[in-house]
Amino acid sequence: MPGGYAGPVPRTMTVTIRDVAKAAGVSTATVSNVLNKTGKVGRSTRRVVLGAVKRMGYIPNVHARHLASGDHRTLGIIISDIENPFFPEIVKGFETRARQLGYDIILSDTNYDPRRTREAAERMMEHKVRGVAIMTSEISLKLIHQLARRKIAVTFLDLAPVRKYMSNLRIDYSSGVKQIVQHLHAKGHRRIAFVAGRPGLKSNVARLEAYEKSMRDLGLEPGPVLPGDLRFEGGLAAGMSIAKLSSRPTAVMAVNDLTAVGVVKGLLHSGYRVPQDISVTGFDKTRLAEYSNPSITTVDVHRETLGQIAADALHELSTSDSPQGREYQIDAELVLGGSSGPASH
Amino acid sequence: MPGGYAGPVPRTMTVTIRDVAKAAGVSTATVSNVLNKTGKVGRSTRRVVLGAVKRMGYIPNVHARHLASGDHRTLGIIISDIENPFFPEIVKGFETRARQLGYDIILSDTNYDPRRTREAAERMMEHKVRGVAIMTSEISLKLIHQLARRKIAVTFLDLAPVRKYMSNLRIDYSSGVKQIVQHLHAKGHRRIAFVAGRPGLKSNVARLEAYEKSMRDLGLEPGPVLPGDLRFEGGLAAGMSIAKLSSRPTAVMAVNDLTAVGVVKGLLHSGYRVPQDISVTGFDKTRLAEYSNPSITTVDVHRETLGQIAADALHELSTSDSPQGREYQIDAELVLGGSSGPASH
DNA sequence: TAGATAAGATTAACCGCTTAACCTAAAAAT
DNA sequence: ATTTTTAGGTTAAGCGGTTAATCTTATCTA
Repeated sequence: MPGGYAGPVPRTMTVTIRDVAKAAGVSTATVSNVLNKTGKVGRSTRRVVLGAVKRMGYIPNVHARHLASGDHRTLGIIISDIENPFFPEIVKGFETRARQLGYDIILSDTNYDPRRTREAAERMMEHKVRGVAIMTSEISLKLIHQLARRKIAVTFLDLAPVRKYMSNLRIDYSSGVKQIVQHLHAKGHRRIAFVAGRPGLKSNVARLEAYEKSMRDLGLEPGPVLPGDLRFEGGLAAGMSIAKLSSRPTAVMAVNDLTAVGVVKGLLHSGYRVPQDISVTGFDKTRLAEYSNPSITTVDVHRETLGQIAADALHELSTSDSPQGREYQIDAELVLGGSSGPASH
Repeated sequence: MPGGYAGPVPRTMTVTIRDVAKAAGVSTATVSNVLNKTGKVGRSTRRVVLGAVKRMGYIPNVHARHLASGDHRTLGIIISDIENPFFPEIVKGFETRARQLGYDIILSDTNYDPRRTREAAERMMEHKVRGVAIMTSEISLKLIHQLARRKIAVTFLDLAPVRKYMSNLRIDYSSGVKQIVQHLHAKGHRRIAFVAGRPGLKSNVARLEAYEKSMRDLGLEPGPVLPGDLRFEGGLAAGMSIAKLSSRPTAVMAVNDLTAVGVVKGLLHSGYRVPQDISVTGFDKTRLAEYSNPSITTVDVHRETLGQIAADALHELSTSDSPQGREYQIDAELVLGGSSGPASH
């Protein structure tokens, strides 16, 4: 019985690779080789080592491993706010793909706070991650460059041009918006209002501009544009304002689903029916759109896919020999719901 | 100008504490002491070191730090599925509190998969976290004990009795259910159906049993109880079944909000109005309940608070001299919405 | 049969940081 | 004037792994 050590199993002190080596009667190098399938190890030795590992309940210390090897297989993802229904699916897609590729994940939530954003980026550097998916737009370019300069791969959503260690994920907002406008136009709508989000937010601005362009392209006059806050309350207020408008639009395009749900409620509250009297559309295809009553016509930006692509992009950046970044495009797709119908007259 | 080293700033190679020490003309121990505010360091030395740190863009390596100190200040949280609206708020509360207490966080998503659950627990051990909040119920007791045996603090939701390194968080489901039943009873409802969730799920069973008990306590006969799946689809099907029932209930209590929304849609689809013809209630107070039309009467289990308490519990377990766990109670609160009203006759 | 090759294992030098133990010179105490 | 204390540092030994270099044997080759 080779390596037949059968002493008491340590129950509480942490078991190190040295303990395992001693128990198996081999060197730590051999244990390491068995565990990592590196180097050459005989069949019988392997068996003895694995036996000892199991018997002693040995679990390698990630920190020691990372420190010694210099290699990490950890990816980070920075999001704004996990409670915002926009993010969980991205995280899911990212996590699933990253795990498939053998990576550990560090998630950081900035809560829209610049200080926490800085801390998040620092945490990524402290942990020496291979790459970071930056899914918040509230981040300074300086921070992004700082990461890239440390050879940490970075991806982001239209925050900067492609560079070394920096890949860009472009969500095709304008196509999504265009599809909505065309859909409404086809249903006979000519006067389509827009409920905006936060003026400073890039993705919001992109939608607003795409809305204006799409309207003009169809020979329609854009407007009115109402302020919103990306939240239910803003939509509600906008819905009630619209109800009081002298020349009422026949359709309302909201900057996101939550706003759309608010608009619907505001309109219902003011005595209008949706979609019989006014059509309403959202954006992002959150669950809310699906489950609300009526369901909301919206645009799917394939968030789970987005997360996956982010993981793939980071993997590619950090493994390919040329660390040059590239562009990825995520397209948007119209999803019809019950909240949009023919224009009333 | 003491320590006035002003050589070229390394732009790409990673800067170690040794580089900083050399640049500042001190030992690594002193740099470490400055950074961690340990030991005694003179004012001027401190200034020089901090200057070098800043100038060189030094960021400590977490792995080396953890390995050397043995201390960690990292907490883990294991959840089932970040896309399930039940979890983001818990994560939020946990993260916020944990960060306040100075902890790093590792999040793991099991996706209801036993293998991934095992891996999640292993990851926690590999990372030598101080504590783990287990927010999924699909986990074996063995795994929990394994963690506790390694002196990793653990909290969970009614999965096991309190022990060394194990604290329990009890959500008062029965009180929540009771409040719903009493609310409906007060509105004149006598025949209240229940749409169940997954039969194996502890929290679901608890709700069902609480429903039956609450009904009996009021002298009412429980039932009918319809199957569900915790999802929209199950609720939809249940709603349509209920519509076809010969002796129709005047109210439906759903095991969670998502199911309730499905039930509402099923009833509407079958030509019934909510709440005029039938009242519907949910559970969990997700955003869905608030934003749906009509809004759903539900029960708030204070998920964000729950997350906070979990973090506090772990902190306490891992810092107090006695590692004995204890019970925490999170209470539930009725939230009235538009989906419940007086019983129709 | 001697030399080359391969298989299987060991040795020991790190990885980047912390920290106990130790050192030195100046200030305080006797 | 001598001893004690204190402030401010330094030295060097790890923490728990990985891995290049090295060492034995056993097997092959010519």
